[in-house]
Amino acid sequence: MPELSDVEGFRRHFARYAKGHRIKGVDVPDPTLLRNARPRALRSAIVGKRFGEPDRHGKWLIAPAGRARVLLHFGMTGLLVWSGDARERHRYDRIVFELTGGQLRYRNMRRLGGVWLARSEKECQEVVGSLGPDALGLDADALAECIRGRRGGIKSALLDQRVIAGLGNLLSDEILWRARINPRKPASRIRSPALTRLHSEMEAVLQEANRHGRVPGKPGWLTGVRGEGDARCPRCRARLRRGTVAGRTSVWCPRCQRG
DNA sequence: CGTGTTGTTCAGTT
DNA sequence: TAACTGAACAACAC
Repeated sequence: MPELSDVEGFRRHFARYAKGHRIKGVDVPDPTLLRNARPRALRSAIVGKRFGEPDRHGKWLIAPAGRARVLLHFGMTGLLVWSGDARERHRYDRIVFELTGGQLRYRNMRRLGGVWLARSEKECQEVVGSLGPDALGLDADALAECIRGRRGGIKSALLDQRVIAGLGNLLSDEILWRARINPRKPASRIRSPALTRLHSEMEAVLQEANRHGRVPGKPGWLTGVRGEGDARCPRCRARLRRGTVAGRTSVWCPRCQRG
């Protein structure tokens, strides 16, 4: 599930429920998901501190606690759940932050992703420093700069977190479909008119998805039909195509996305 | 019992 | 070197 808009939803959830609360303890039912520290080290770094205003970069959620930061990545199946009381733990609750007023639970079925501890800005950069600029708010010139000199297709550039941070498989397909750009089109051959469309549709898709706090599957969107067997283009009704692009299952319209 | 899956990383290749 | 591809990771649903 988690792409930029999903993580933005988690960020708002965090800001609403966990921010400002004191950390009383951390329960770590699955220590392997705590990727760069032992539970004891995490506790000694953050217990007694209050969570501050959370930040997001790409698909990473960054939660300050005192001078340390907790970095969360959600893989394919992660999510953040607030529980006002200490009710029974869910099977996939991997790391549970016990706060004044409730529990914040990092839940993740497939155990891709995880939680990292950064005790300083430097340690934070060691984890998220290789990311490109966040896709949200990227201006047209910056986008052009990001994809300049790429040798492969545009979709592979959009998915590469070192190029642009935050877009996943669904958002990338959605943006390319709306901009009428074929996912296999070489990134280096995208110029003025298509580049302008790419930028404005990226902005529009991200704004709308962020309002929902997730990637919406709604009418008029590719996401609304991409799960169907013989889906048709919501715009022109042509039969959608499905294939592997940049190593991922991609859906596009052979009529709308010729160029 | 295969196949597919919203993400990242690593080894190997171009 | 830069950047691409495919396998691996993991745990399910269908």
